[in-house]
Amino acid sequence: MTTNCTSVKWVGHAKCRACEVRNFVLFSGLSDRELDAILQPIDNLRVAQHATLYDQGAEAPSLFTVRSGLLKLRVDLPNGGQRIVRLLRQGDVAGLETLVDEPYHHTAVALLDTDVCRIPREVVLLLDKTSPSVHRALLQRWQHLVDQADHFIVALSTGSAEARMARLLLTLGCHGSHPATLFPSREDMGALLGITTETASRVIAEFKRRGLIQIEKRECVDYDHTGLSQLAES
Amino acid sequence: MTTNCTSVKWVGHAKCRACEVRNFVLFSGLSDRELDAILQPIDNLRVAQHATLYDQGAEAPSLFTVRSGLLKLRVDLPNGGQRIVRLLRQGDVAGLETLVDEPYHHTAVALLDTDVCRIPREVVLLLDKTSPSVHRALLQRWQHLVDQADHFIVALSTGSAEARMARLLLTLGCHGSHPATLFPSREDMGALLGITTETASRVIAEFKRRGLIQIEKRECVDYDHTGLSQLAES
DNA sequence: CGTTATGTTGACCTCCTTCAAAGGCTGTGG
DNA sequence: CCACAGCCTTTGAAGGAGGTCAACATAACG
Repeated sequence: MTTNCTSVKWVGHAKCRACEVRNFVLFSGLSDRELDAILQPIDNLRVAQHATLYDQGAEAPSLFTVRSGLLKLRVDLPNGGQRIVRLLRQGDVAGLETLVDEPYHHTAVALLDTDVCRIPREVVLLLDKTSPSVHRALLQRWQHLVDQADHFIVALSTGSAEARMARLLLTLGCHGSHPATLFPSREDMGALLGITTETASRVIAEFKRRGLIQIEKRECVDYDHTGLSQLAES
Repeated sequence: MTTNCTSVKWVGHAKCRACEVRNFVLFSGLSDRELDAILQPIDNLRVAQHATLYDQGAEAPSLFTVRSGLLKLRVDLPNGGQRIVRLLRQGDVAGLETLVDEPYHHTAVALLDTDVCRIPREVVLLLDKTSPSVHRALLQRWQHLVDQADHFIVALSTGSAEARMARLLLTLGCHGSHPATLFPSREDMGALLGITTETASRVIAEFKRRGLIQIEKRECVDYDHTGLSQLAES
């Protein structure tokens, strides 16, 4: 279990001022002076691919903002299976439940090497009180989580396996060129769509044959957006 | 379309002080004086069974708290079908997206005669700023919506039709005695679980035969919680 | 270069959908 | 009060989509 590919490494105290995703994350509206006051307790972590950031049910002292990479939020089912309920990308927030004093509701695992900022509950609660812009940002993140959850219900859990997969691929993006869009494992695709690994594999294989997607070295190279969109509406 | 069974009737200005669900709704922490100041713009509406409270995509000037009854939040699919993404009961909030300046994300329809309070966006935003207790309540409602959405993914969109239906019935409650628990139409059950009306009907019929549920006059009378829980974990 | 995870494919069978028809409950008007 | 229309529910039969189990292929990895 403790291989070096499942580690969460400390990178340093966050330098929010220099953070390239400042405009995406919670503190985009703060002045430099305000920022300095809160930098101290905020840590910058790197979560290696496949590493677990936190576990469902564990006490939740902090929330996390995603600076780069990709996280999945997973729920374990009573029958041994698992279901992925959210994908978090740059600018998304994980562990907001800490603000209402609840333990983590999911297990967060990195699908790619991922950089996150860990922000203690107290810091966010304080800023939420004192800074209107942080407060606004917080409400927006929360609403965005609801929207993403809705998308999982409407787009990724409704219709045939083909339609769901098409919608998943469109959701993941893979806009033509080289941005490292993740192509999840068949197992994860299954957990995302509520289908089995085998079915996920079959659907992907069929998409390849029909030329709807192109894959090289296990990574997606390009989609046929038109064709996929058509399938998505079945 | 404009029959008298699909109407939203104005009942009066809300008397939050006397409201029997005060402790459930947003303003439970306010003093009487604070309450008086905001009572004016808050209206008390009755939504008749099957009536629409608001439509997806419409401008969202207000949010709503459910005082009694049951609302469904529906999303219309491109292929003509529809999916229910949430059920709102006493104490739940609908239309929170108004606070981040977005149009309504769903169509809200009453499954039972339902009483709601309509609260203008500005009132909530103001109170959110001035009253810590309202602010806390707001965050909690928002988190609760996320939790409910997750439940729809994990419990109502995962596994066999039987398992999903068992989980739906357990979610609906029907705790033994007479509290008017709704027993949704087969069509709504289908839209809730992502299955067809016919399958919903068949599953319910089979549950009746096995004695897992008892129905009289189209309403649920009792569940076999043990048996259903067992099915729910398949 | 063997070992192990991950992806692919086949055969079979179950579950769900689809299409169709019949039965029941409700309301309306004669 | 009864007849009839309309809607929802139930049930049937047939076909298809997806699950299951197993074998095999193909990378990834020490």
